[in-house]
Amino acid sequence: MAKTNKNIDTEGQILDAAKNVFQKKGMDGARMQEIANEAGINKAMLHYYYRSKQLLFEAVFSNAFSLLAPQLNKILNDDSSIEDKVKNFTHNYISFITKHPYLPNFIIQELNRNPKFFEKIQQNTAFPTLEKFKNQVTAEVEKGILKPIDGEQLFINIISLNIFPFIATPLIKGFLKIDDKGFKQLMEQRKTAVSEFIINSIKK
Amino acid sequence: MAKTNKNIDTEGQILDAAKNVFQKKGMDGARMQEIANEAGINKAMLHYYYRSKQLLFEAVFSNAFSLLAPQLNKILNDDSSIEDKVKNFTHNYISFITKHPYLPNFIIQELNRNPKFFEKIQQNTAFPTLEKFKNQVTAEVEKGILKPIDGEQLFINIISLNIFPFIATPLIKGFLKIDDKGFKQLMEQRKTAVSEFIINSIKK
DNA sequence: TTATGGTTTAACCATTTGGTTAACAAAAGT
DNA sequence: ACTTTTGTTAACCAAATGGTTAAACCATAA
Repeated sequence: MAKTNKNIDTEGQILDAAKNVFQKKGMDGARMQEIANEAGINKAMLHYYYRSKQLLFEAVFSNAFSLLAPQLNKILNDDSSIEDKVKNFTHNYISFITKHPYLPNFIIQELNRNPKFFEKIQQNTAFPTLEKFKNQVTAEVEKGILKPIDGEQLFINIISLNIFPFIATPLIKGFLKIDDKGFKQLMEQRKTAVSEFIINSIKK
Repeated sequence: MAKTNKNIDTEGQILDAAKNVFQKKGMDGARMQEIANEAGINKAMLHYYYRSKQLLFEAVFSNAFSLLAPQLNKILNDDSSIEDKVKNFTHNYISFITKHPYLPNFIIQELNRNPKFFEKIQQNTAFPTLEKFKNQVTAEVEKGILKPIDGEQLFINIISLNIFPFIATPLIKGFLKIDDKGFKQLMEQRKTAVSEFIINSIKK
């Protein structure tokens, strides 16, 4: 950062515009010209600041990923009980994604396109691990707080229930015959419906 | 079909090749030349049989969708109890997708790219509706078989738990630090783990 | 004031890409 | 046999696209 000349924050404007375009259209569907238009600047600036489409994309991607990672940390590395974690995570995550609706699909899509991205990310960002969560589930099962369940499966279940509707939004809208407003209401309900559903299943 | 000339089934070969390429790379990432190579024929043939990339893509898409729709019918329009439906669907769906791993991501991704596709599909394919399932849930709740739960939310939960891991495969592999083999094992476990998880939550 | 160096732009370039064409080959029809 | 129709190919084309360049711009330090 700390640019010297007339520019105030062109680099940031570019990143913002790139975020919008890449998240909507993906790496392959995005056009450098469209990003430039969205940022209101000359296309050459994109290359001046980010060298190539690939590098600009990676900047956007790790930026997006580092937004999402802390969300997962709340369920993986927090000291409350599993029940509280589930309640908090579900509530927080759905609120969070409602503000960033393109994020989960963007990340998952581009991770599918190039699974090696994951390794790149693991090195750069502080990356949450599953160990603590698994141990905690085992412990709470042994204590008789939870019914017997595998920690890994429970983790997958929790993120499936929370993330999937935001990835499959058009599918859900289609099946349920609802519009944007109806979808938002449904997700609002899910803040409690999902955590109840999970707790019902695992609590003894 | 029933082509008259020397060709045996070029049209089918093209569709197969297109399926592979489109499902791996998406509409934007796919190249007509790559499809032609995969099919082992001249690129002009793609246009001879399907006119344009868009039309070829739509052929692949509705083909894929009509594979997936009957799977959903098993949970939406079947006469068994909700409990049996959940058990059967979970088991069948995971088996089915293990054989077609790219399918769910392909459909969801392209539906996100162009939500209007959904309307097109609804006209062409026999399209499962949610009404029966919702009524059945309401009925079983009233009878005291199930704990109170909204039918729409339950439906979303069921498909989330079943579909999500196959869409977010690289993410899950990364978090759980497992390879292909480990992932398959985990999905095999899910055939029972998921239905138990759901039944535990909803059965009175 | 003027030299300096980062910033910005319009024009340009090479390559890729979806799509077309014209000629040719193989059947099918007569 | 030969004509017509259908299938197949190589060569070609125009548009789009990521990227480059050289000149202009402009804030600031000397």
